[in-house]
Amino acid sequence: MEQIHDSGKRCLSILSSDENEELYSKSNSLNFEAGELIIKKGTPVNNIYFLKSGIVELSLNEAPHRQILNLLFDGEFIGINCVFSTAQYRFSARALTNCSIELLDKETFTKLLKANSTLSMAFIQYISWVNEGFLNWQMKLKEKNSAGALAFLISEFQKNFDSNSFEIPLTRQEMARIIGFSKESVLKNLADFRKEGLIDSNGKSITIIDASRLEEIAKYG
Amino acid sequence: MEQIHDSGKRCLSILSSDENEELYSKSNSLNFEAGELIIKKGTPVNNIYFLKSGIVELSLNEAPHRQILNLLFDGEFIGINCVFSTAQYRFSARALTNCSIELLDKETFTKLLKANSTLSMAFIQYISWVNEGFLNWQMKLKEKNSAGALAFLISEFQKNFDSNSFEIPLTRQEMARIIGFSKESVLKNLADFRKEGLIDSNGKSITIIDASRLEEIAKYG
DNA sequence: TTACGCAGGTGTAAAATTACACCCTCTGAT
DNA sequence: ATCAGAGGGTGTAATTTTACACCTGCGTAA
Repeated sequence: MEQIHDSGKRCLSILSSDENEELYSKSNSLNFEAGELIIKKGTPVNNIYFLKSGIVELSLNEAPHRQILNLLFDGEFIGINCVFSTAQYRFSARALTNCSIELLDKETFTKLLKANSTLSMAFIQYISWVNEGFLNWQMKLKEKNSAGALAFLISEFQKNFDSNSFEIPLTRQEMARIIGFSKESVLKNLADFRKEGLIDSNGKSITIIDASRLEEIAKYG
Repeated sequence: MEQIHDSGKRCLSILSSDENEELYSKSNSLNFEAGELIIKKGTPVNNIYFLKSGIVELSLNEAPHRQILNLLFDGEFIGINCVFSTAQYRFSARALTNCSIELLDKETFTKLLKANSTLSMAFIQYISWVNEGFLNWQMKLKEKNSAGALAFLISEFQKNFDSNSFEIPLTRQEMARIIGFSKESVLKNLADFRKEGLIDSNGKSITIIDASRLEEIAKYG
């Protein structure tokens, strides 16, 4: 009951082998290349997208001033709030890196949810957890200035890479749209971070040099 | 399946009379006065708060620079994301007006969720819908300037009052914390709205004079 | 090869927002 | 009756952020 979710994977791991077979017999594996559109806003919700690997961006509009809602990493369901609350997806999902996705059949998954109360409870826990996390992420971004928000974004990426050197698969413009500041603010803050020896960056590659000072800026200011 | 929720009330209306009796035999009715703390951050999650009447504010911290997450109106569950994903509430809830709350027993509600798949599906739909709505609200606020965000907030209140004259149970400071701008920005924009004949305001009372122009500002700028 | 577009990058001016200082009024406590 | 505190309100200065202008390098399509 009080179990903490680490991702949507746990929901699928609950299924018995029979249930698993039923679900997967009607599902498809899809691969998307970096930059490809996975879900277009307005698409009817007939399937459930499970992100097996890669990074996905959710945005309210496709172009040109799209506001980026959220980033999803592997093990998550994509746009799960829309699946059971609206007939159409209310945002677009785009692959930031190459992505491997399992396209589950919504009807079959719904049938399993109704039949298996362990699954439905795990699923309730999962969507509660994922939304709580999203809410926290948004609030943390909201209370920061541009430098703090950028440092926070970089720190969040570091957590998913487990190394001080990694590639952020976002343009400066996209980073700006995630943190809610202008492209120039992102560039100027990155330049400041470099000058102050907090990071080294070259295009999309980034190396964190002084993680503790970066964390400090991410916390506020 | 594709049914659109109007609030959390629908979940409770699904229960059979036996189930209803079981749930309510272990629940308590509570009344809070305007300003009272309903849930303190860190409180263990043993109950489910259902808001029968009134307006509630959720915030990350109590004092002094608390960031206000969201407003809840009657018919909603309070802090429902925390109930099934964490052991403690991760924010505080405060009554903005006098509130009437039904305090449901979490164990009993969980038992009913497991036993009644119609309820569990309705509940999944409900939390999806409420989170989707919250996400939309946040995104709309995020893309606006201070005037647009304030106009948007006022318009949202109007929807819940169904009249052009109503009371907003928030101080200017609280309005500022909801829309993410300073107290002075709120005051200056209110003064501008008055000067331009969009609204009339006196303390917490507000009368909307030119609803269409206010909506226009709320949409952007 | 050229030329175009895209992304990174930077300086400066303009605009928006915040911070500060201070005013008034009301209300509740001493 | 008076005093303190909270909330509404406004002007001005400081700060932050955006907008604009422009430069660079790189890849790629003609």
